Amino acid sequence: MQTLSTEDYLKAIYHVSQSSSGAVATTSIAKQIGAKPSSVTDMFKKLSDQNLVKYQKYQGVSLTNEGVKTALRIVRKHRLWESFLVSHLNFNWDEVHQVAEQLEHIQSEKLTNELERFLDYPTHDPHGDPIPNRALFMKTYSKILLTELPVNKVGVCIGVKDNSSGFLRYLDRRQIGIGTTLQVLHREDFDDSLHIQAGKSTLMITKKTAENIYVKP
Amino acid sequence: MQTLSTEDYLKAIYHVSQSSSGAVATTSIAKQIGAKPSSVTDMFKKLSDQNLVKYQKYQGVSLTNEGVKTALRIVRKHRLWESFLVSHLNFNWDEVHQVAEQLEHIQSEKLTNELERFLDYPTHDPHGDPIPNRALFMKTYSKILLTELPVNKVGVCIGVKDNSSGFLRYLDRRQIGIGTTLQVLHREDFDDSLHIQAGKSTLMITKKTAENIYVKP
DNA sequence: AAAAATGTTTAGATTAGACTAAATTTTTAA
DNA sequence: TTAAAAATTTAGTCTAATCTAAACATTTTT
Repeated sequence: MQTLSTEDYLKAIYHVSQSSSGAVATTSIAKQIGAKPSSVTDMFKKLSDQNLVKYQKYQGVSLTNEGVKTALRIVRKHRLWESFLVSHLNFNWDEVHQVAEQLEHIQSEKLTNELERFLDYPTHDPHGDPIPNRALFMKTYSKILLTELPVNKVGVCIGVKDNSSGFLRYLDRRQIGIGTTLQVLHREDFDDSLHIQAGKSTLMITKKTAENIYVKP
Repeated sequence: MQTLSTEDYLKAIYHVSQSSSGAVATTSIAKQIGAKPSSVTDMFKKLSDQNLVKYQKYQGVSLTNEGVKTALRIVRKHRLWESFLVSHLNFNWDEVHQVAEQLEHIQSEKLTNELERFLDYPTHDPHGDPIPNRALFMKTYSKILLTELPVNKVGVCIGVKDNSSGFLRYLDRRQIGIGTTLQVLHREDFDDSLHIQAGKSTLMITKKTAENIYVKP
């Protein structure tokens, strides 16, 4: 059984290891968690003692099988709770993260599984991220960034890379969300901005925006 | 903003002060929390520094107005979550406590209020205890113990005094729950056992059982 | 009203988790 | 390939929450 803090570290290690290859560095976790590198080193040792990570001095950590499982159990809870908050409690997709960060630590298998049933076994959360099922398996379908979508091809928005409130609220204002049909009408060579069709409206977005939106072609 | 532990203490002090008059003794909280009296003394000092309790050495504590409010906010969350677990997640009334003990610490006003709305503003939890509303006000209607119900008078079960799993499961087996109509058919002088009508069936219960069931005449 | 029992507090130790400052190792750049 | 920069670890400190053992206060009993 884990403490709040070890769970946070495992989740952070999991996320960082997903978005980069090789061992996970001390500083990257320090940034993610908001702690000093020295604190991270301490925790790496503790996690290593529990066989949740493999740790070599100065070389960073990688999750063991047990570590991955523990991380996925937390990710599962986090994403189920986010789904619940949006679908039944009138939360917006930019408001759920903070609360789900707390709810993900609740320990009760029955609660998690019943919540999943209540939500009718959702496969993705409100940001388009896949939800691990009871066996901790999740379908990650192939997705590309909007910047990589060929001009005039149609795609569907299935997620975002940047999950910050600011970005999510910006997308809301532009009426772009999960499931919105997107089509690149024209790519401006000068500044890489895009003219796109989003649902029924036409609008212009910057390169920076486009490279934070995932689409399924 | 409180820590997990201070919240637990405030809730314990609230509950003990409800079921007895005068200041709350160190040992009673130690028992409730499952800590040593010396730890309780330490915490009393901390809570006193925060003006959540009035504390006098050797004389126990009593909650300040601010302390009562904080305690009621936790009670509110606890009972709302218990209601949710029973009404939507297939929990039995004897299974909810443990999980609600964790959920009651989640900090989000919006979450609490939306949960209340989702449940359609319940006034009582699955054990018959009143749920404080947004203004922390709750209706505590007059209730008596089943032992005090006059023979042949009809009452409705509205709660229990003993909330242990054992007792709740026993009542389930006897098909007694919140809302069950109860009537004392005969009181046995010899051992104070009661012959009662519970819903559609007749059964015999001991004095000990009867004095843990609340009824509204 | 004194003695005994019970309840409460103090003093000092422990653990998890975090920190700062200094030392060490690895990586990068000249 | 050495010097400088960056990353990482170590050593020592701090705080919250707990504990044990001993001291002290209150209550109960004789």
